[in-house]
Amino acid sequence: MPELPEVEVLRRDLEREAVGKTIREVEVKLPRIIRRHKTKREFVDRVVGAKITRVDRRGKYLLVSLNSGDVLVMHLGMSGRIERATPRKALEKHTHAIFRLRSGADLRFIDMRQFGELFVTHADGLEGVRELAHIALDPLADSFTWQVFSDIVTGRQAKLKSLLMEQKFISGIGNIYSDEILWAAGLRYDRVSDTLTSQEMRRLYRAMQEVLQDGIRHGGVTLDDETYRNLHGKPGEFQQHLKVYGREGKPCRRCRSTIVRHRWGNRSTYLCQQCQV
DNA sequence: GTTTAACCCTGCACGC
DNA sequence: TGCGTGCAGGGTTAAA
Repeated sequence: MPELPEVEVLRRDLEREAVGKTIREVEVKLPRIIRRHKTKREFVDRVVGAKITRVDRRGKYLLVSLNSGDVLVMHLGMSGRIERATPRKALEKHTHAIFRLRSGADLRFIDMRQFGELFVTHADGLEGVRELAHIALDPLADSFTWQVFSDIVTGRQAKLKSLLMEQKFISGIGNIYSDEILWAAGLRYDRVSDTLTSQEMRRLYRAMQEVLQDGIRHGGVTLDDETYRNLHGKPGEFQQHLKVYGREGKPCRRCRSTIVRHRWGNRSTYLCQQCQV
């Protein structure tokens, strides 16, 4: 499931491959994927003929700016990905939208579970989009300082995992990375935020930055049952470096005790009960 | 204010 | 073999 690092890897790929290119034609094969628009035409007409000027990321959203003043917003949901392909290449199953570039290449939006979506909005209206407006600072942004982090953590009485995953607090962290960050910080998912010592808070802040950067460096996580790939179809490698996520029954890489899985909310949470306190 | 559960969806694992 | 069921999860929303 694409979280900040996976989306960031894709953003960098798109920046290299798509900026400066003009969209010649768009084919929407599954209208559900543009469910925010009333008709296919409304979506297609705003995109066709536009040149891609830049690619940004806000949380898990990709923002593809067009020279028309519009922004093509992409969210990958749980199983979405974007692939660059030659038009001759056969369409993969679950290909829901195809952007044909004037340069000859295709950008294909593929999403098995259909939780992802695409929509176009004017750049000025971006803040009016509910899902984007509430997204907090990016944890890797320079402005996301230790002080900002500490203020939010101490100002709340929430369990750490839900804080980390709350997009209006920190953007871009999902189930996998929150478990990895908490393990790296040596903290349990159900610790209440305002009980942290300043030393623990520093560890959490540092762990968050390091784990996310590591994830990007290794091209993100591609699990066996998942479909995440970079723009060129290459899987990530960070799954080989995961310390707790998906490692139920295996020894903790720090203290050798057994990693356990807890059911928390609707999600699986993995932790080492020995070294996370 | 915070937590929980349901919802959207498909593929897969499992039990009968 | 084939069917039904449960699970996985991001983000939103409603209810507790």
